[in-house]
Amino acid sequence: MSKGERTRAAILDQALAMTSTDGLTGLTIGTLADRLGMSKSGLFAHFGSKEQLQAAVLERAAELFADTVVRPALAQPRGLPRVLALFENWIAWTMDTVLPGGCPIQAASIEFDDRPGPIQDLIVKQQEDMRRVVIGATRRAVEEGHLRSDLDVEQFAFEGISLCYGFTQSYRLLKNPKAEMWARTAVHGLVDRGRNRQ
Amino acid sequence: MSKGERTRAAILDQALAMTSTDGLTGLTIGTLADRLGMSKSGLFAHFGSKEQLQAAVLERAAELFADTVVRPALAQPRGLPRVLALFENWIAWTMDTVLPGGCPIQAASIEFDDRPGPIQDLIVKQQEDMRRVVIGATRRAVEEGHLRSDLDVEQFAFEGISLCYGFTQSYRLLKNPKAEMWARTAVHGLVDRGRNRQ
DNA sequence: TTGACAATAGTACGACCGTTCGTATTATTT
DNA sequence: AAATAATACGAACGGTCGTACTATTGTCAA
Repeated sequence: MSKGERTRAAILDQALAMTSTDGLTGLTIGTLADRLGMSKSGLFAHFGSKEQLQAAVLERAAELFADTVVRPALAQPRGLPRVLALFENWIAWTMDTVLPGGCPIQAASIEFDDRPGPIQDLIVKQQEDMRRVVIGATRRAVEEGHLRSDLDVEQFAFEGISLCYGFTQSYRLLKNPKAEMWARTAVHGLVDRGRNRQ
Repeated sequence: MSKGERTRAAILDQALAMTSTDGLTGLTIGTLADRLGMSKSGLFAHFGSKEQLQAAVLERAAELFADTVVRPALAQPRGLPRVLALFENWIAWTMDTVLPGGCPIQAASIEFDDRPGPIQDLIVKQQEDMRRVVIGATRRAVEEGHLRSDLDVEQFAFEGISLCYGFTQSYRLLKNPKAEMWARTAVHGLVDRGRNRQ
C-alpha cells in the first residue's frame, strides 16, 4: 500500500465521520483538510473534484455497511436466522458510535432525492442493492420453508427497511430510550407474521 | 394584512419550496431573494438572521402539514377512521406536488439530528407533537373499542410513523411505482393487527 | 546516489455566503 | 397634507467555498 493510498484512506475515514454529521453537501474540503493537518490543495489532488470526493465517501460508507451489516448476516445460516441478523445488524449499525452522526447513506438519500446527477444515481444504486439483499435473504427463507410460500417478499422488505429507517428517527433525533425496543419488537413481529404455521 | 405580512408570507412560501428540495442548510438568502425578485437585504430585514428564517420556514411547514394531514383526519369520526385517515393523509402528503421536494420536516430532522441548537430543538418539538397526535388518536380508538385494549399504543405509533418515513424513501428517491401500494398495505396491516377480535 | 515521478504545499481566483449600513421609497397614521 | 413608521434597496464587509495553477518536498527503483 503506497503512501498515497494510505493518505487517501485516512482522508476518507475522516470525511466519512464529517459526512455522517454534516451531510455530503456540508462536507467541506477546507475543514476536512484542517482536521487532517494537511493543505486544501494537497487533499484536493487526491480526488480532482468535490463530486468525486463525495462519490468516494459514499463508496467507503457502503463498504463499511457491507462489513458491519451484510457480511456478518450472510455468515448466518440461510433462512430466518439470516433475515433476522440483517435487521438486527442494521439496528446496531444505526446505534454504532464509529460514525458519530448515523448512517451517511440514509442522510444522503434524503439530501439528494431531488438533485439528479451522478451522486443521486450512485445512492439509488446502493439503496437498490440493499433492497435486493433483503429480498434475496427473505426469498431464501421462503425456499427453506421458514417463511410462508405466499409471502410477498417485496412487501416484507419494504416494511423491514422502513422500520430500520424509522428507528434512526426515534433513536438519533428524538433520543427516545424505548426506540431500540420498539424497533426490535417491530422487526420480530414482522418476521413472526411471515412464519409458516406449524 | 399589512404589506410586510404579505411579503413575509410570499417569502416563506418560496422558501418552503426551496427547502423541500435543498434542505434548510441549502436554503440561501441570495437565491431566495433572486427568485422573488427582491434584494437580499430587503428580504433579510424580515427575519434578522438566517436561523430565524429557518425557524419560520419550519413553522410554516408544520402549519401546512397540520392543514393537509392532521386537521382533515381530526374531522373524521374518532376511533379507527381517524387513525386510518392520519396515515392515508400522510402518505398523500408525501406524494403531494405542492412541495416539489417532499416533506421539509423529515429532511430537516435528518439534517439536524447531530447539530444541537434552537433549530434542532424546534424539529424535535414538532416531531414529538406529531407522535403525540398519532398516539392520541390510537388511544382514542382503543377507548372506542376499535382496537385491542392491550395494544401498545407507543409501539403502534412507532411502526406507523416508520412506515410513513420509509415510504418517502421508496417513493421519492427510488421512484418505485409499487411504493404507494406497499405503504397502504402495510398501514392497513398494522391497523388490522390492532383490531379487536369480534 | 541520482533521476523520475508521486505527493503535498503554496498562492491566487472568482463566486457566493450571511450580515451590516446608510439611504430611498412607500404606507400608514395624525 | 404633514409626520412618522414600515419596507426595500444598493453597496460593501469579512469569510469560505471549490478549483486552478505552480512550486516544493518526499519516495523509491535503477
